[in-house]
Amino acid sequence: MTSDATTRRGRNPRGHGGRLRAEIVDAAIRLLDELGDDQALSMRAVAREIGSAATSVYLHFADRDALVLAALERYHGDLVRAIDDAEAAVDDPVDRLRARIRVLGDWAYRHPGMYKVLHESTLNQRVAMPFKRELTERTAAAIRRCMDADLVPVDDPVSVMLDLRAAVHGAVSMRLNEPGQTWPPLADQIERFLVKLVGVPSTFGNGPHRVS
Amino acid sequence: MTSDATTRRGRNPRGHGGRLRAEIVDAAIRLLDELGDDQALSMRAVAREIGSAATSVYLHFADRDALVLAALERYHGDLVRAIDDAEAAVDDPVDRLRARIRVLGDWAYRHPGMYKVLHESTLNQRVAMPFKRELTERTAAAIRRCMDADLVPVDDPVSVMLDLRAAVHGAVSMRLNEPGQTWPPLADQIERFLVKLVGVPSTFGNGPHRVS
DNA sequence: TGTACATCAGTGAACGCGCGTTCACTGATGTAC
DNA sequence: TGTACATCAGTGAACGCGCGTTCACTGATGTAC
Repeated sequence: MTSDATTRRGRNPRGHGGRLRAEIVDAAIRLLDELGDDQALSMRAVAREIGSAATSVYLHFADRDALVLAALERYHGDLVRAIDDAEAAVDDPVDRLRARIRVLGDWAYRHPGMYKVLHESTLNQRVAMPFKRELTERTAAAIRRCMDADLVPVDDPVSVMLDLRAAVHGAVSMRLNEPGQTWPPLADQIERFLVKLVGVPSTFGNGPHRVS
Repeated sequence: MTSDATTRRGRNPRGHGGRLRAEIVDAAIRLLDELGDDQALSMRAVAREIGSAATSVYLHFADRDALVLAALERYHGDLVRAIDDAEAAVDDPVDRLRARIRVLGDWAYRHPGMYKVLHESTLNQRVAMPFKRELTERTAAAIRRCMDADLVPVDDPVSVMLDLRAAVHGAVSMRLNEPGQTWPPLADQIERFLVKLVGVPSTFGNGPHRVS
């Protein structure tokens, strides 16, 4: 449905069985992104998507949860890399923090289903996803650098990160879950959060407080 | 499993067929609260829960979506009433706003599955839930009253409401979805949001800005 | 007062479906001797 | 160089299950005459 499942697959050469694994994960990500719900993904649908036998999926993943987890881990890794790249493209610590948050919002909009599965699926309650911490830790570090450079009021970076993360996640989540509503631009809302929750200097010139 | 489904149900007296309907909605709410996912609810499980034939559910609801929608509407109505009651118990406009937000957080914690279904289920993308607006409108009104009383900087109440709602929803959503993580107290986070996003005077005496 | 009929509240059996998962298998390619 | 065997990559049929939904039905109670 989503891809060219018509092409018959040949067997991969010896020593390259992993290629099928990568294809399975790709297909799972595509399907999950459409479904927005890990429970709605079926092993058979994944196999259909890549034109293989359903049993082949079990060559690489013990069960459905294992497949979904692998898909989430890859998606998260890609996201972290995209955010790091965006951050690396600018110099000022505040700009770097802003770039991080913006790319996070952009990605969520581009992959709404995967964002939902990553953060809102009931799989979160069944299995731990330690890889997720990478993102929050780096965001806390970005906030800390702003504080170290006296560009932002000094506070506990983790606490500020949690507030910012909650606000941004909420703004994104509401938009993804109720796309029928009319929402103000996400970028503006993010900017307000940066100003009000982190204390970033307002670009509109009326920031609530400036560092001592 | 959750309730006394052992008791055999007799037929309701003539003119009271609606009693079964209410029981069905109750059961759906209980199950949805455990599942946290509308797609995981089955008509047969609901019937089992109340000890009736699966077909009886169709006497009152055309299909599963209709049942879930009815459950959400009742849950939302109860929530709105609880919030309004809490608000009515205090006088100061800021206290009233704070009471609203706190009760919202408490409810979400007490009914995590239903909160998730209401705000994060893919049903949101299939059908509109106009009843949801009641809550946001009343919160915007509560914010407006704070502004009118000069207790909070004057701004667009709807915009401030959307920021506050996003932040609080995000804080709640993260906690519900990753209950394994350790989170700082929600009440503290809500208080920070009220101070920083709405401009409520800080109870810790270092609010970022006071009204002119 | 009796009785035929309508209505209400609900049931049981059955339909066809897609699913997760297991099992025994195929057939190409490499390796030991 | 030939050949028996191991390994790798993958398949097809089948299992049993729970599901949404439909259908024809039951049996108590009210109502028209």
